[in-house]
Amino acid sequence: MTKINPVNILKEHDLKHTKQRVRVLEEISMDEVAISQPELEKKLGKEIDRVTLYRILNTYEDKGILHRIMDMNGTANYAICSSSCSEHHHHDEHVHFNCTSCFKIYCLEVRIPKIKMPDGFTAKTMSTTAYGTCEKCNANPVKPD
Amino acid sequence: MTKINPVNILKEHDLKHTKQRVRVLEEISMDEVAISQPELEKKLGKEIDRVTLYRILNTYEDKGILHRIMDMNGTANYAICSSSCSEHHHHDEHVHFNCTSCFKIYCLEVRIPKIKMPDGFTAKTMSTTAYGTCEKCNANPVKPD
DNA sequence: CAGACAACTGCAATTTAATTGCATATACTA
DNA sequence: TAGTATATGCAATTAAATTGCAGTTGTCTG
Repeated sequence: MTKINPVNILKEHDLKHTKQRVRVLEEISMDEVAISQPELEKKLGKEIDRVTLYRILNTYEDKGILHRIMDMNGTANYAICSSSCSEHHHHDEHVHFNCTSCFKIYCLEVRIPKIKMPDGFTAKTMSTTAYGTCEKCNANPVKPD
Repeated sequence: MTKINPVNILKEHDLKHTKQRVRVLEEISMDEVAISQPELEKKLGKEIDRVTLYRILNTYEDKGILHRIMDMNGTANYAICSSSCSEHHHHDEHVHFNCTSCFKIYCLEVRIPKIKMPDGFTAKTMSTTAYGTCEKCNANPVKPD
C-alpha cells in the first residue's frame, strides 16, 4: 500500500481540512487491509462523533477517496481507492479477500476477469470477493481481536 | 427457474411443515429474481410475524435451501439454491446481477471464473456481482416498485 | 489580519433494523 | 389421539442509522 498524505487528498478533492477528516484517513491508511465501520468507530469514537464519522465516510465514498466493500454480514468496510478513482468512476475492480477466521478484508492485486453478460444485461461495474483463510490465519490460527 | 415443491423441500431437510414456511418458499420461488428481506416482509407481513420471518430465513440458509446475496446497501436478498446445495456446502457459485435501476438481483447462468489466489491465501468460496441495468430496464426505463 | 460566509461537527431526538425471552399454538410420533 | 418437541407471535430490548439544528471551525476576500 502506497504511503498517503491526508492533507493532499483533501485538497485534491476540495474538502475542508479538519482534524476529524485527517484522522479518518490516517486510520484507514494505517493497515493494508480494509477496515469496518464498527472498528473505525471503536478506534475513533473518543475523538470523533458517531454521526460525523458516518458523514465523513459517505463524503469520502462519494468523492472516490474510499471504496466500500460489504462483507457477508452487510457491514461496510472501507479501503483507500487507488489514485485513478474519481468522483464519477471507481476503479476498484480488484478482487477482495474476506478472511472467515479473522474477518479482515484484503484488496488483492488481482483484477476481476471480464465476464460476458447475457443478452440485454449491461454491466457497469463488478465486484468479486473470495472467502477463506488469509495468509496470517493459515500460518497461525488466531482469533479476531 | 425450475418449479419447486415447498412440501418436498421441507421433508428433504427434516423441517416441520408449517404454513409460514410454505408461504416463504412459495413467495421466494414466485419470481426468477432474488427477493430482499424488506420486500418479503412487505409481502408476508400480514400473515407472518417479522421475527418468524427472520428465523425461517436463517433456518433455510443454514440448511442450504436458500442462498443469501448482499446488495450494495448491505440488505439481504434470498434466492432458492440449486438442488446440489447441502447443509455444509453451498454451490451457488454463479454470477449475480444487481440492477441499479430496479434493484432486482438476478442469478445468472454464468459460473464465476477460477481466480488464482496469492500465496498463503486459501479461498473456499467466491462471490461475484455485476452492477448495471437489466434486460427489462434496458428495454424500457422504469422505476422501482 | 480581521470579518463574513459557507461548511463541518456534535448533540439530542427519532427512525429503522435485528435479537431475545417467554407463553401459546402447532406439527409429528408412537 | 395423547404427548412431546419445536415453531410461532408478542412484548421488550438492543443496536444501527438518520435527521435537524445550534454552535464551531475553516477558508476566502478585502
